[in-house]
Amino acid sequence: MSWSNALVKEILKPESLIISSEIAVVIADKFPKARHHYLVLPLADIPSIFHLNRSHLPLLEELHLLARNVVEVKGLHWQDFNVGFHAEPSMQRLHLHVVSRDFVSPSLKNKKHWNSFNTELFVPYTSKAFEAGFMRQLEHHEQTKEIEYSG
DNA sequence: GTTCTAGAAC
DNA sequence: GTTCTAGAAC
Repeated sequence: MSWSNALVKEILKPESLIISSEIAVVIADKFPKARHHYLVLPLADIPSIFHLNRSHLPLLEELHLLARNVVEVKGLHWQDFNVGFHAEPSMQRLHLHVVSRDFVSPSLKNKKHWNSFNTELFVPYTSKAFEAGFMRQLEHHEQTKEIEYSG
C-alpha cells in the first residue's frame, strides 16, 4: 500500500472518525493547512472527483451536510471555512476539504499549499453553482478528458 | 500527500 | 548567504 492510500486506511480506524453517517465519515487532516482542517469522505470506493456523475448528487449533499455538522460540533463558524475539492487530487478516495480561512499552520509550508485552497485549484462546493457548473464540467471532462475551471 | 536535497535564483 | 524550485523516494 502506497502513500496515496493513506486516507482509505485512515477511515478504517474508528478512533479517527470525528463524526460519521451510514455512508460518509469526517476525519481530521493529518497535515492541517489551517487551524481547523477536516476531510469528509464517502465509505463507497469513489477514487476521486473524476469518478463523479449526476447519480452521486445525493451523496455529495450528504458530504456537505457532514461538513456543516463537523463545524457545528466543533463550535466553529461556517462562514470562516472554505469547503470544496482539490482540482488536482493526489490521494485516493474522494475527499471534501473543510478548512478554516486563517491558513495558520506549521504544515502550510509552501506556495503550492496555499494555492491549492485559494486559486482555481480549489473547487468550492457552493450548492447550486457546484451542481450546475461543476457537474457539467465533469461530464464535459468525460467527453474530452480535459477540464477547464472557468468558475 | 510529505520529506529530503541539489542546483538555480535571488 | 538565503530562498526557491523541481525531482526522487525501491
